Amino acid sequence: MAPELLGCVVETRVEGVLTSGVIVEVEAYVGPHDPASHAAERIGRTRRNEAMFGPPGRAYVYLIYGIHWCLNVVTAEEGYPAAVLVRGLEPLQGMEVMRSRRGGADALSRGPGRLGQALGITGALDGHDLSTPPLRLRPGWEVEPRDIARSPRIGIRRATDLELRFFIRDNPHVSGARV
DNA sequence: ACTCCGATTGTT
DNA sequence: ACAATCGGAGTA
Repeated sequence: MAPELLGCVVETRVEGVLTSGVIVEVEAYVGPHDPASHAAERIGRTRRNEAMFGPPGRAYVYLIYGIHWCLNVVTAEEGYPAAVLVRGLEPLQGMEVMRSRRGGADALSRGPGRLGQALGITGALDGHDLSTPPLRLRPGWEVEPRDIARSPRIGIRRATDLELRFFIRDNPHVSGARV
């Protein structure tokens, strides 16, 4: 479910401005038995992780460290909490706006916090149906399986052994270590 | 009410 | 190495 999102396009239209990018890095958070998930068994169903329990094809957007909005795609059937965190995008459209939103920084959409900022994503989009504006997910590149690399997830403290991070080899918009 | 802490990023 | 910054979750 996670690697299939590589190559898909995320598109936003915020305040009338269109931005989009191709997904090049993701992480899966799967089910109540995934201790690193926001919907882990010990936490249960709460207001924050509600979208993770909803139908697939919606957004789960959360605020981390009081600063960064991060985008997930809900992937499992209703009632079973699973989502894929989008960690890296190759910019496609609206790069001027993205740069401006990023304060002129070089890295427009490498890393979950940066791409959230570049695309103007906020908590207002939590639970949003990804087949409709202003936040959409649509097909993009065909990605060959041999171009996909796998590694442990980044920045978590639990279940650090599970290899649930997937990314496109040699793509410069992948965050962290490119194994 | 009060504590601890995080699926991050930018600066020192 | 550390600060920024705030809401979620646990405890009471």
